[in-house]
Amino acid sequence: MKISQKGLYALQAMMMLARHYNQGAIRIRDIAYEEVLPEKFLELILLELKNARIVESVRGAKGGYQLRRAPSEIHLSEIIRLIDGPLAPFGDAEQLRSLIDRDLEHRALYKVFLEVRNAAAKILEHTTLADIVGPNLSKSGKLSRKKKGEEGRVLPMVVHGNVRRGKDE
Amino acid sequence: MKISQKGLYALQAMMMLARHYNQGAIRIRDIAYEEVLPEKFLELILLELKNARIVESVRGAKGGYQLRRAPSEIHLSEIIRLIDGPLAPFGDAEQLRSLIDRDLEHRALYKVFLEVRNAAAKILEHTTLADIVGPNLSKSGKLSRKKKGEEGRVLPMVVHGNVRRGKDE
DNA sequence: AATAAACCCTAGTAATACTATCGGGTTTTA
DNA sequence: TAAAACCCGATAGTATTACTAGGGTTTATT
Repeated sequence: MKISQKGLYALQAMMMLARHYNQGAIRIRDIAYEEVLPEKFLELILLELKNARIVESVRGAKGGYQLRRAPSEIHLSEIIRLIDGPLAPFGDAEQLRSLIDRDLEHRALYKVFLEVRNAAAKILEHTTLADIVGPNLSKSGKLSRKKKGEEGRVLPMVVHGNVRRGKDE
Repeated sequence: MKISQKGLYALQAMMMLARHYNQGAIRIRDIAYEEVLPEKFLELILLELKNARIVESVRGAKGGYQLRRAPSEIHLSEIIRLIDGPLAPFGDAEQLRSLIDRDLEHRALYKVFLEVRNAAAKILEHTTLADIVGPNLSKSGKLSRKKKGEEGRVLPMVVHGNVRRGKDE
């Protein structure tokens, strides 16, 4: 499995929505600004997450997006599979199992692939949004919508460009 | 990490070379025929493996390719990193560690990515070619080079086409 | 020494995927 | 009814993937 830029954006957006769970809908623009993601691209991603019924939208003025389920009920695997496909390093689990059965010459190789996918699945199917965002600080007053020129942004210099191919893995 | 078709070809070719370890060089054409891989593309791959000093070539008539080390000394991780890059699902280990240090907002997410990469590395760095090919049947007589019209080929109908996006993982 | 078998190596290319952007449409709130 | 927001199809530039072509170099054999 390979997580694309789009996949990372989706996960970041979902983390933000998780942080604001039960605090009403958040506008695409605010998510994009806070998480430093391209707004129109994010729109596309949220639409996809909506069609998958992971988030829901509120239309019209004062609208925005919010999670459909509690953060503890949304696994990272779900988001990644939706955006970037199977967790297996090659094909998908079903295909690998089939190859293990049918391709005698290479079955040991495909078994290794399946092991790798199982290891990834074990982690990603057991980790939820609640596990990776700080405790939801709902209830504590004025935390819902940031004013226009608020502070925020401490470390936006993430990679962003194509940084592929480090020397290590 | 995502294993491309090219990566799979590389692994298949290496498995064949491992099966024939210590039996002299094998021609590109024979590997391509036996493993059912596009010959010219395979040539490119073997060249890359040669430049990485994993295999070596014998030039001229009667030439071919062979492993530079025993199959038990060649880890799958080495081949995969060469052809398809880092094992991490996003970026590489070093980059992830850096992000975990610097991007406070998303560090927990990057930690999960690093966990996934570590799980994959654990498997692929401990599995060698020797582990995935049957015992080398060297010594037993006439096994070196198959004659032109020999049998072979039992189950070549591997996927080959773009089969991306199974419903599972 | 000539010939043919092999590897060596640089390009090029078609198809696809990735990473967005644009622009207008629809729905809802105030 | 006007502005705010999401809805959604189309488009575009770039990168990657998966190959193919073709000539150059080396070596074994005759």
